[in-house]
Amino acid sequence: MPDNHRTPIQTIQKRSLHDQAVEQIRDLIIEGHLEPGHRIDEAALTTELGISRTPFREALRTLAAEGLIEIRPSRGSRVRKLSTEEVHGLLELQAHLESLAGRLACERATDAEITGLLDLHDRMIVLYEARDRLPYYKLNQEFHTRLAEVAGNSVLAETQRSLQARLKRIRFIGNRRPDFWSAAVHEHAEMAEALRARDGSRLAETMERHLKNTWDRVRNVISSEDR
Amino acid sequence: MPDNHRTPIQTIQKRSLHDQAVEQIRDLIIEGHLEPGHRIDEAALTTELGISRTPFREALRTLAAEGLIEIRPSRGSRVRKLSTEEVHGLLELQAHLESLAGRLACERATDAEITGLLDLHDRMIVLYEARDRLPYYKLNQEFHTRLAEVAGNSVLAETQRSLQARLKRIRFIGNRRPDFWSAAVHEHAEMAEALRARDGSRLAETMERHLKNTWDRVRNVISSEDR
DNA sequence: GTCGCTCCATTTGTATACAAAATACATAAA
DNA sequence: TTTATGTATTTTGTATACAAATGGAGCGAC
Repeated sequence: MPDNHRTPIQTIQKRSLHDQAVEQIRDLIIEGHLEPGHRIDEAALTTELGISRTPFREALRTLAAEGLIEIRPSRGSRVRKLSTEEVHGLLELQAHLESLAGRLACERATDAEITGLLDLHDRMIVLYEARDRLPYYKLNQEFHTRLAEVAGNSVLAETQRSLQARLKRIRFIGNRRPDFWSAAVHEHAEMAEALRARDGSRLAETMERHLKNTWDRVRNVISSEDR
Repeated sequence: MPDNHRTPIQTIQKRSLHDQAVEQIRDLIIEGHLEPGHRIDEAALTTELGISRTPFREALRTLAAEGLIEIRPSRGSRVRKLSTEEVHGLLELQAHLESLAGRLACERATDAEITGLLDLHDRMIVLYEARDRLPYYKLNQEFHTRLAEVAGNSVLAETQRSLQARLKRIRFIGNRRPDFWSAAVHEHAEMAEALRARDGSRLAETMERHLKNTWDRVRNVISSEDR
C-alpha cells in the first residue's frame, strides 16, 4: 500500500556559503536594512554572517553583476542608488518585457497555470479589501514573476526576475497612497480578465499600461529621496 | 604660456585582476577557445593567466551571473552549453528588446548618433560586397549595440549587451551560408532606411523580423551541435 | 562481467595571512 | 586659518594554506 501521507521528498541541496551570502545580502538590500548609497562594511557583515571574506566577496561580485551593488576599485562597495533615470529605464524595460510575457503566456501557458494566476489575483483582491498592504505586495510580485514563468521562455523569466529585484524597494513605496493602490488594483482586474480570455494582445497592452502608470505613481516618491 | 602640444592626460585606470580575468575568460569563451560544455580547469587557467585562484574564482562568479558559464556546487564550472530552447528564448527576447530600442532610438537619438549608425551600415555593405565575413560580423555586433545605446535607456543597453554576449558564438555561425547572409544584409538595409527616416514603428517592426529570421537561419546549425 | 566498496589523487570551498592602497589624522609651513 | 606633507590606521586586493568533497582506480564478492 503506497504511503500517501509521507512528507514530500525534498531534494537535499547543499548550498555553498557563497550562495547563502548572496541571498542574505540581497534580502538585506531589498528589505531596506542596507540603505542605498550606504557603504558595505565587509568586516562587520562577515562577522555578522559568520563567514570569511572569500565567499563574502564572491557574493558581492554576483550582486554587482545583478546590479544591486556597485564596486569601486580599492574603495569598497556600496548599495547601488538608483537615479530617477535608472528607475524610469528599469520600468520602461520591464513594461516592455512583461508585455511580451503576457502575450506569450496567453499562447503557451497550460490551463492549470492560468487558473493558478487567476487564483493569485483573487487572493490579491481579498488582501486589497482588507487593506493588508505587505501581503498584497508580496502576492503582486509573485503574480508578475509567475506570469513571466509561464510564458515558456526561461531567459525572459530570469531577466524579469532580475529587473524586479532591482525595483523591489521602489515599488513597495509606490502603493502607499490609497488612490494609487486602487488604480493598480483596477489595472490588475483588467489583466485577470484578459488572461481568463487568453487575449494576448489585450493582456500585453494592459501590462504595458500598468507599468507605465507605475512609473507615474513612483516618480514623485523617488525624486524626494534622490541623490 | 600654455603648452598646447603636450600629450593629453590619460586617466590612469588601475584594473583589478578580477576585472581583467573576467574580460579574458569572456573572450576565450566568445571566441571559442573554451568550448561549450567543456569543464573549466582552474589550475590550468590560473597559471596561464598568472593569477591566483581568488580573483579567478570571483571572475567565474561574475561570468556565471552573466549566464556564460555554469557553476555546479563542488563539481566545477563549465562553459554553458545552450540548448535549442535557450537560443530560441534568447533570440525571442532580443528581438523584442531591440524592437523597443529601435523605436526609442528614433525618438531620442541625436542626429549625429543616427548618422553614426548609418555610417556603420555603409561600411557593413562594403564588407559584405567584399565577402569579408569576420569584420562584417564585428560591425554588425557594433551596430546592434550602438542602436541600443542611443535609445536613451542604460538598463536596456546593458541587457542587450548581455544577451548579445551569450549569443555571440551562435550568431557567427549563422552567416556561413551565403543566402542567409544576403538575406540578413537586405534586412539591414531596411533598418537603415527606417532609421534615416526616424520611422520608429517601422524600425521596431524590422528589427523584430530581422531577429526572428535570425532564429530561422540559426536553428538548423544548432540542432546539429546539440547536447 | 557487474556491482559495491575502500582508498587515493584531484579538485573545490573556505579561512587566513600578507601586501597594497586608501583614508584619517596630526603636524608644520604659508 | 588654511594648505600642504608626512605618518598611522583601516580597508581592500591577492596569494596561499588547509579542509572537505568528488571522481576514479583497484580489488574482491557475487
